[in-house]
Order: sequence, then structure tokens, then C-alpha cells
Amino acid sequence: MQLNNTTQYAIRILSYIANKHDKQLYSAKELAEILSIPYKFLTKIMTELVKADFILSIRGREGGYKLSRPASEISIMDVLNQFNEFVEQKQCLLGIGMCDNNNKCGLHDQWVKPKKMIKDMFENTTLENLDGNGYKI
Amino acid sequence: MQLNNTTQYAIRILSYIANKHDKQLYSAKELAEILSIPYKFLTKIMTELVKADFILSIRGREGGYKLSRPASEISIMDVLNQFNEFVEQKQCLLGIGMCDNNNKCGLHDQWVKPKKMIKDMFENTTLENLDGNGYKI
DNA sequence: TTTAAATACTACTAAAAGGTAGAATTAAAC
DNA sequence: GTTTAATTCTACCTTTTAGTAGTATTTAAA
Repeated sequence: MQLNNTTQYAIRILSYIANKHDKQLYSAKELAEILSIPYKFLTKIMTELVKADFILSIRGREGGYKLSRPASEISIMDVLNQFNEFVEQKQCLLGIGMCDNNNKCGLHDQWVKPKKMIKDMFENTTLENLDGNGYKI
Repeated sequence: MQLNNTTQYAIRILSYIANKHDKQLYSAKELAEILSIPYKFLTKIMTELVKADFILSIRGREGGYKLSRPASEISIMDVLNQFNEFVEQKQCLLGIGMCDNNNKCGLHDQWVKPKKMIKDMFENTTLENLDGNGYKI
């Protein structure tokens, strides 16, 4: 019941870039140091973020990364989907194929409400409305 | 944002044993076939369930497994804890150590409510009050 | 025009999770 | 007593996830 490592990193990277408006570009070196993410692993994730069109990269000397669209237009759910978390909404909590009202697992009914809250939370939270300033990175 | 395989299997096994009162003992062979869980992997999980005192095993010919206490006294949360899911309540959603009101990650505030719902759901659901009969196994 | 500092690509290694094999142990049935 | 059917133990194999290494490419500065 946790997000995987790569997804956690991705959210932290995007959230950091989104909430610091004092600069235009962030280099991988800089992000890796500030966020304590292994440099080589971070660059791998950056490439994926670029391909997913969350991030725009400028190559060459003085290059770096920035958001490819306004922070308000990227929800946490968008990021989760890109990293294969929570992809299939009907995915059974107990791993027995797909779950719906006609095909329930033992936990299905109890799971409906919490699942909806999680879903709404991730859909309604964008890179812009994370918890303002002052949170750990 | 999923339970891991082993945990899913464990819940399914316990829930099956708890909700079929027409027998005293279930053998690993039988459980593996009915629940479509690889036999050898299931026996491994059974051993863990025995050690965790959810299950009582009878060895030797005509042996098998049964619950070690009433189904109403084993919550899903108990099982999750045993299998290292959700163990640490303060565990940060973004993987930045521990989270609380004095030490928040960017998603902390939004995560509080959904997390509480999930927690309550898992704590209040026991092997007895899974969705009655007729659900898939 | 060379050099330096950045991203991108390809391929590998390490650790964790999922799963398998085979033999040891136990105890009822025969 | 021997056999048979069950659980248990130890060790291994496979797949996925996490992380590393090295080189190629790009582009602005010197």
C-alpha cells in the first residue's frame, strides 16, 4: 500500500520544479543533489518525464529542465498513470482480475469509498496546489 | 498503490478458510487448487500464517490447516501488518522518511483523510465480516 | 574552433519479490 | 511396522524494480 520508488521520485522532482519560480531551468546535477536522488537514476526518470510531456528539456551547455505546461495542468493522477500506478480503475484489491458490482471480491464493497477518496484526491491535486511552501522535499 | 502478491494471497487464503464452515481442516493441496495459487508458494505462505498465529496446522496424514482463533478476531489490518504492508503509520507517501504535522511532505495534508479511511476500513473488517457469501475467491 | 557542461542512449549490476525443487518430518491408516 | 499423505525446512531459480557505468550527442562559452 505504498507508491513505488520511481513514482515517489517523479512526483518530488515535478513538485520541486513546479514550486520554485525563481529560475528558468534546473539541471539534473542540481536536482539530484537537492532532492537526494541518485544522479544516474534521476536522469533516467527525467527522460521518461520528457517523453511523457510533463517536462521540456534543453540540451547542451547551460541546458536543463522545466515544466512543459502550467503546474495547474498536471495532476498527481497524471503522473501515477504515466508510471503504471493505479492504472486500471477496476483492478481488484485482492488481485482476482477485475472487480465491479457484478463481480466482487470479498473486500470490494468496503473498498469502494476509500478508493474513491484516493482517486479524487490524486485527480484534484495538481503540481500547483501541493501544500504551498515550507514542506520537505 | 496495490497490495503485494503475497499479501493478496494471504488474505484470500484466510478469508476462504474463515468463510467455509462445512469442514474442519483444509490441506495445502486443496487450497492451492481452489484458490489458484502455486502449491509451493502457498505452503510457504501457510508457514508464515502459522507462525503469525492466524492458522493452526495439524501435521501428518489427514492433517491440514484451520483458523487458530475466531474469524471475528482477525482483522485485515492484522494480516497487512504481518506482511509488512502499511506497517508504519507515519510512513511518508513520497518516501521522505516519516510524516506528521510538524514534518510534512507536499501531499501530507491531502493524504490524511484518505489514509484514515483506508486504515479504518482495514481495521474494522475482519475475516468474519467480509462480503458474506457469493463473492469470488 | 575547441572545450566544457549539459541531456540522451545503451547496457549492465544489485536487491527485492515472486516462485520452484527436493528432501525431512510427522502421524494416521493399512 | 510400513506406507501414505500431509506439513516444514533449506536452498535455489526467475522476474521485476532499483540503481550504476560509460559513451554519444548537443550547444553555449571561451
